[in-house]
Amino acid sequence: MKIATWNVNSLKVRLPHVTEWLATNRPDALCLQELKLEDKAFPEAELEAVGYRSVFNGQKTYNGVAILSPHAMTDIVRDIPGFDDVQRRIIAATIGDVRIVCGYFPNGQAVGSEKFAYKMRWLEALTVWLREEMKSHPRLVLTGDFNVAPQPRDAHPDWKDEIHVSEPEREAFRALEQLGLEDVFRRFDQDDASYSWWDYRMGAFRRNFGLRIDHVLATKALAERCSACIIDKAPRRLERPSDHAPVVAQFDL
DNA sequence: ATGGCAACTAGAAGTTGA
Repeated sequence: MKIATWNVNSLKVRLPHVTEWLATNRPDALCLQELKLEDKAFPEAELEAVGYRSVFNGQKTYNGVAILSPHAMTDIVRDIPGFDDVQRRIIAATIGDVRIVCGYFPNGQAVGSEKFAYKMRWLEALTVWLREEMKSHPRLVLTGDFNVAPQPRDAHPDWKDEIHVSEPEREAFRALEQLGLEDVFRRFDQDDASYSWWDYRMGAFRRNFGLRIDHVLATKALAERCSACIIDKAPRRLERPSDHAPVVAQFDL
């Protein structure tokens, strides 16, 4: 089972990239973030045309998440249960016996800001919910744009901002790991300076000035069956790219 | 030190992202 995540930074703009990528890579699930469109504008038919069904949780202008799959998806959950939030950042679905949770984690803007406080509250609520969710789903994947670079090697050494690399954010990431979720990217040898996001400015992609903030975490039962995890930089080289690259994990079930 | 790019809404310039 191939599971991928991609922050597309506007599904409207990136739809040609997404359909092309699906046709080439044929994942069993593609989790999308930052749709930036309302549900009524979701391009269901265009994705159907390349063989993918969609479940989505969108909003105007900001946020918005979706899961695309050629398979049936059941038990759809939108938003973190019990967490009052107008921002559409979570969608979950079950494919076979694998529970997939797709998240667009808050950015946080700056350590100490109002938005940072929201980010930390959101992370706590997610962790509380997943602890329960994992009890009924031994095979669970948490994937998406975490907006956290979990370790020093996941950020370019010259990244000077605190946001995405601060200790509270990294502690929250570790709390997810302590639930029993593993960052499967690190099961394998990877290039030094492996990143999944590069700023549009300053020729950041060309200079590989980036962050690894898009992740695939899996429960032990799944992680031990993971046979590959890569960052696919090809779409970042296209005309009008998303600033994020897809991350792809293969599970041999 | 600053802003730099892109997408959004709006219909100009301001906000947000990471």
